[in-house]
Amino acid sequence: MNEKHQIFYETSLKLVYKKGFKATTMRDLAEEMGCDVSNIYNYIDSKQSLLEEILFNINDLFQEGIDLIRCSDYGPIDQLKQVVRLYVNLSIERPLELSLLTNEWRNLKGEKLELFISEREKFEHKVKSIIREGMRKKVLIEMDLKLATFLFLSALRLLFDKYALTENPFNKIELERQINRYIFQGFTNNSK
Amino acid sequence: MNEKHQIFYETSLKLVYKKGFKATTMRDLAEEMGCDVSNIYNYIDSKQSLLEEILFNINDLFQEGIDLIRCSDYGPIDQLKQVVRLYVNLSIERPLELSLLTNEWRNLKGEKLELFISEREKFEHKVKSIIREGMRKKVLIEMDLKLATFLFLSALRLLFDKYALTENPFNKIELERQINRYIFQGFTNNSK
DNA sequence: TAATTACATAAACAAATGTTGATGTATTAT
DNA sequence: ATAATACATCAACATTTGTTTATGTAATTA
Repeated sequence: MNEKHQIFYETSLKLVYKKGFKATTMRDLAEEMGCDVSNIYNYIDSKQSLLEEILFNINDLFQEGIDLIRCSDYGPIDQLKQVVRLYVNLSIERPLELSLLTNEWRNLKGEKLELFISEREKFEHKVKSIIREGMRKKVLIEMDLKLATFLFLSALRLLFDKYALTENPFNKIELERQINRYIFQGFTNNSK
Repeated sequence: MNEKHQIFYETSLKLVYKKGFKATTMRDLAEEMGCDVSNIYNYIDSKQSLLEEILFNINDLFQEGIDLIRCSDYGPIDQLKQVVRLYVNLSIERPLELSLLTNEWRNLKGEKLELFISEREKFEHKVKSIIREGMRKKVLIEMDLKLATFLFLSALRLLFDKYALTENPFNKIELERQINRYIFQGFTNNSK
């Protein structure tokens, strides 16, 4: 991969995060790069391909992550905790890509859009199968599987927004601990 | 408010939800309305004002809801359960507006954007104050207040997406019950 | 009856948009 | 030395965009 391509990738990441994909023009990107508009087309094929590259890159990281977790020997709860860790790690390491993953995928077009949706469903299905196993083994409460998966992922999906892109008061370990505490024990204080 | 204005409001709601605000052109809206482009300007001032109207409308409903809850006599946990109910109700009654509230606010401009952000912070601050009170009274577990507020709201924010805009298997009561179970007790099965 | 209001159409515009073509230079690989 | 590669510039393009102006009709209100 070219050097300039990489620089462009990171620059456009920041700008698209800040302004949104649709609102980011090629001329905006050119200005940010300090080059001519047409110059950009030496690095990428089109504006669409830029979005595709970003989105499928970060998607790959999630897919690899979840696959590794699923073929491990951990039980369902520990596997879910690994998923939490996956999100925490990526939220801290790749907050911008993560933001675009949740906010800008709808700007994909045609078969790329279809592909993305199927990838996302694939991921959610994998998480769902862990939760299903947890319910089967009675280590998780019985509830609607779809809702459970949704609630679990909801707690993680916007993490980047609140805790990687703003000043956060705690380290990764403590963040992870408190999220796990919430997901598995809930808010209620049962100690007294 | 004019009759046509109302029709236009609902039509554009659907289209903006489907395509996104930036991607929805005035010509798209005109076609959907079965009228000329310029005709639209008999109903609204500008494309921006359309977005502003939608967003601040639904925002008002949330603000009124949370204010009502906060001046009630309920304890912190019951107040939070009322907030859950508020989200469930609005997710079912106004799923489109809710979707735009979370997905399209960044397309606001200038002082309207600033106003919106301050309104959202106001709302989150109100929720946070309920949670703070819950922690003070020891009915909620002690954890980072900001994170707790974030986790609580995350469970609710995208409800419309999964449970109002898709076929859902249960009624409002059961949906609410399961969400509350998760938020306050967590996923872990402690019964055995 | 007169005036205001709601709604419609057609034509046009100025700005912004993604993209291309022609051309050139400097560096690297063969 | 030659060819390929990476990178740059300038001008231009065809569309698409939100919006306006001018004009007209039908219904409601004063």
